[in-house]
Amino acid sequence: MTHPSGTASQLGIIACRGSRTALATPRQRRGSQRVTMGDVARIAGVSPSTVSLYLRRPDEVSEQRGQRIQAAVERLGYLPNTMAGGLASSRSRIIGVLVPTISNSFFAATLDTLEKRLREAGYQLLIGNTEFDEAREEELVRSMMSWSPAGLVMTGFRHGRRTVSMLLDSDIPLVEMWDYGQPALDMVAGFSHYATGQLIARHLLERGYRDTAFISPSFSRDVRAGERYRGFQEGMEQGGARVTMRELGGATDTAEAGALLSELMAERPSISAVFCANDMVALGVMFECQRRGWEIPGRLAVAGFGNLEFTPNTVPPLTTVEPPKYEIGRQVAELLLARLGKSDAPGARQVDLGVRLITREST
Amino acid sequence: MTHPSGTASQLGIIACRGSRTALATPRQRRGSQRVTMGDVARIAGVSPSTVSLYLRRPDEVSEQRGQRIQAAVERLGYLPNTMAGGLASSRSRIIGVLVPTISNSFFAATLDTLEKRLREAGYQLLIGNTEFDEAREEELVRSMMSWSPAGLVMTGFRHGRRTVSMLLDSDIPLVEMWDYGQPALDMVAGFSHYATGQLIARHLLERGYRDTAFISPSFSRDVRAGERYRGFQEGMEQGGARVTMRELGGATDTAEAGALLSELMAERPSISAVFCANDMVALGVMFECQRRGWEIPGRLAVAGFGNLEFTPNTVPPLTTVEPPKYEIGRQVAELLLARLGKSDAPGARQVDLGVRLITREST
DNA sequence: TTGAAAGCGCTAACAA
DNA sequence: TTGTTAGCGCTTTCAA
Repeated sequence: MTHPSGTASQLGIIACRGSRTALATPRQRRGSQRVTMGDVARIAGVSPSTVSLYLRRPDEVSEQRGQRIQAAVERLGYLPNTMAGGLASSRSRIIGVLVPTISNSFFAATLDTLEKRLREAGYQLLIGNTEFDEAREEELVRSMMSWSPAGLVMTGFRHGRRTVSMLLDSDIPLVEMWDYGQPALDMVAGFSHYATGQLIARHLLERGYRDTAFISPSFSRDVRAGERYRGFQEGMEQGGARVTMRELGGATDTAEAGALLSELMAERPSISAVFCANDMVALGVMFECQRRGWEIPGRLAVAGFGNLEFTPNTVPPLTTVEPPKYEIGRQVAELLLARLGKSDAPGARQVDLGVRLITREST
Repeated sequence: MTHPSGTASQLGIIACRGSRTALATPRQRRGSQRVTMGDVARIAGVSPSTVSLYLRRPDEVSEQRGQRIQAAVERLGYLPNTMAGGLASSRSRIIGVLVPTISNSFFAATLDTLEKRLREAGYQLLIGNTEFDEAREEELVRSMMSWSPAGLVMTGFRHGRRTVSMLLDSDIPLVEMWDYGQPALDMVAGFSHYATGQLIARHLLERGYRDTAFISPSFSRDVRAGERYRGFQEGMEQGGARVTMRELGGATDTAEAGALLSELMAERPSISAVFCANDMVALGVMFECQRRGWEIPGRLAVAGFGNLEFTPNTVPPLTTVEPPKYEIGRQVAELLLARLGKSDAPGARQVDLGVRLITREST
């Protein structure tokens, strides 16, 4: 579980309220039978199929009847039954989206713009957490497919064998996001984490750092951090430099990063730069430096990944890589809508959104 | 738009990749007609309704036929059509959830546990961003209701008039979350932001601070921050102390907070403590103090709200209030499931989850 | 442009 | 325990 309360090294805790009350229900059930299209038709004096047509393509219905239908809809507060419509037409306006965890700020940002763009186009998001678990992913794909979704969005390229075959068997448009450069099932919107690692390597080499470290959450939880490491490590090695790697154990990146840094520097004091797998880890490293009075970048240079909200304001401002977290959402929506709009759309489109290196004073 | 690129005061930017390739589609459409329950029945040599029964209540079907059905399901890769099922039974296993923005880390955390608990119980989440906009909220409620959801979850108590009447007209179980203490439509799981403000007021008064400030994102975007301010303000006033309030303009809390603090302290140097509407603002304030060489809490005490991942590790560790962000998700799920499970469940339940004051060295 | 009729794939009485 | 029979509320031919 990700609940942080256990980790807080609080000096004092005061509980405030915490009551449970069962009140009389303030909601009065204004008993309501569901209003159907037939009811609207009766009130408007037309046939149900005319109502259906009006609702879907208003301009194919005469203006006079259209107005009568509109009035009836409003008077009755008619809400179409989407499931009936979906069943009859055998398609739905649902897009299923799978992320490892919604609460990861990167994915949350992507979901934000994705939801926005797709809602504007009349689609709705069915969201599931895979929790980095292939079995859960398979189960989720299965239950999303049972909705006959208009499209599916998944994170990364790693899926179970059975999941892949379900995906291939259907012809539901699929976008794999947040990664790029490996064999994909259909469409892709993301960027190369390997190239990101290389980008930072090049930067640190240019600035003359030769003895470096990489601190990261566990690769088993964050596959993409592992890819960044690969890129970084190979890049540094090619430049004749050295990388010491350390994985964090727990869930809270910032807290543990400080401790790990101390350990690492005690073992190998010659390290002069650290690339952190994300900005939260970098923040923990910077706090540790502050506590020890180590100058950044004088004693130790620090670089991160994410360009989180606070990174331009750390002391000193943090060098980092900005991933296209919002653009990914937009691009996924674009790909999906293009495919859904016209069947003559080009086949699988794979979009590399790239990243930006933001050089600040910490390196 | 929330895209941060404009704000980054980067010294240098290097774009890395950014290509668009239209590859030949690697997915081969293994043309697939949808397998129906009738197909399964035929293969298993039973009637469709027996298959239906088996899928819903396996123990009411004889073991022999059960196995034949199971085998047929697996052989055909049968996936039930949820829309047909939902239409026939006139209920769905969908829960609609409305949050202001998914990318807010508090709501994202809640969504995380909410999704987890509800998925375990066989429900799926349809998620929508209201973007603090009543019209959008109404539109979303409308489209969620058209799915005949099993339940609805909304953030806070503020809804448009028409939204409220739609909600009251339906008898869909509803939970309003992340707030407590105001008139609710049905069930509630949250905590009092007013009480939270008072809690911090009491704490600062105890420590002897009398001239204080409150720095916050705009109340129009964050209604609940406004409630915390009310509680804080009234609490301090009753203790004979003073509060100067400042609202931030932009979207990035950390960045602007530093500038605002400088301004504020220039105007009124006697201020000795700041309560920040959230930990991100507090972080910005702490960075500013670090830059100016102001000691915390000697020159200025700082308190936050959120107990975000990094707050135990700031220098010095930050006093803050921990909201039950994960518990809210769990509790919302509990309320919904209790109501959905048995119709004899008690009426509207309103649960105050409370908060914890975590006293650290910054005050 | 409008309406009648036939399903979409399942669930839920009910009868066997 | 199993099968038969009607729908659920829409969309979609097809004819008028």
